[in-house]
Amino acid sequence: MKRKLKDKISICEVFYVNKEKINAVKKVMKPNETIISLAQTFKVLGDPTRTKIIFALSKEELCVCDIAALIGISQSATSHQLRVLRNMKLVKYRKEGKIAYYSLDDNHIRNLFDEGLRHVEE
Amino acid sequence: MKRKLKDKISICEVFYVNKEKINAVKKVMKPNETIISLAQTFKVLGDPTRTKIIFALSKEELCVCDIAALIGISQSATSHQLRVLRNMKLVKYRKEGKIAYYSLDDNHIRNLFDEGLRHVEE
DNA sequence: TTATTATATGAATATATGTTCAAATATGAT
DNA sequence: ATCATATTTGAACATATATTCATATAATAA
Repeated sequence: MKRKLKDKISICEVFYVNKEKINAVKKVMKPNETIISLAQTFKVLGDPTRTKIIFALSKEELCVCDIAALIGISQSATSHQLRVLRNMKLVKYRKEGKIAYYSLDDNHIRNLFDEGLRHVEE
Repeated sequence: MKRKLKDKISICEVFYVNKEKINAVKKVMKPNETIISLAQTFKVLGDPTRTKIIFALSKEELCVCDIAALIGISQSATSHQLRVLRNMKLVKYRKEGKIAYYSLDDNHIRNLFDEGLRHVEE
């Protein structure tokens, strides 16, 4: 063993934990709330139905029924998912009579989405 | 009613579906497999534990036990999540004796991650 | 060989989540 | 007022998923 024992500590009952590396990363680790928010944002984009909705809204402002017809799910399911997206501030809507027109609330989302597409489409 | 009835059709038993808009979006809609892959990628990033792992690995190559110690979860849970990330080709590893050193497999992920952070941190 | 260590894996459990169904609002037309 | 339509909402159900625990590999040391 070449390394000094000081560099290794025992947590989780396993040796060979490199303390320096861990501290280096800990120093730049984002605060927990940031991580939670980030994970939530990704999670919301991580359902095919919502992914389709976001994609559609990135092209056109659409009403609930248009979205439902477009992606082929019930109007109720659409509304439920739109609420999730609304709560995360990813979409907004304006009302015109009975009809609610939804659109993207944030341009970051478009970028995030495009970056994701680039990853998937290579 | 000013618009011609032709533009409105009845799907899901609701009127006021705008056929033109739907067709316009349908034309540019990504194929289902693309949507599924995209959603899967986002979903994998959408769990706080995995988010932390990805963040850590974006800074340092780390072994399983380092990761576990760093984010404060069990080695088993870490290993399970690393498998998820491995399956999605988001991380790779090299073995040095008993130790498995993990790192990011793909730079797109770093960009995706940074774009997400920008959205969250404003 | 046996012992130790780092990681992986399978089963079980508890929790989260997406859809459906039914019913409730909300708005406009008759 | 009543009727029709667009959307929302709550409850129920079924499925997915993250963690834990116990055990199994894999690699090295003694």
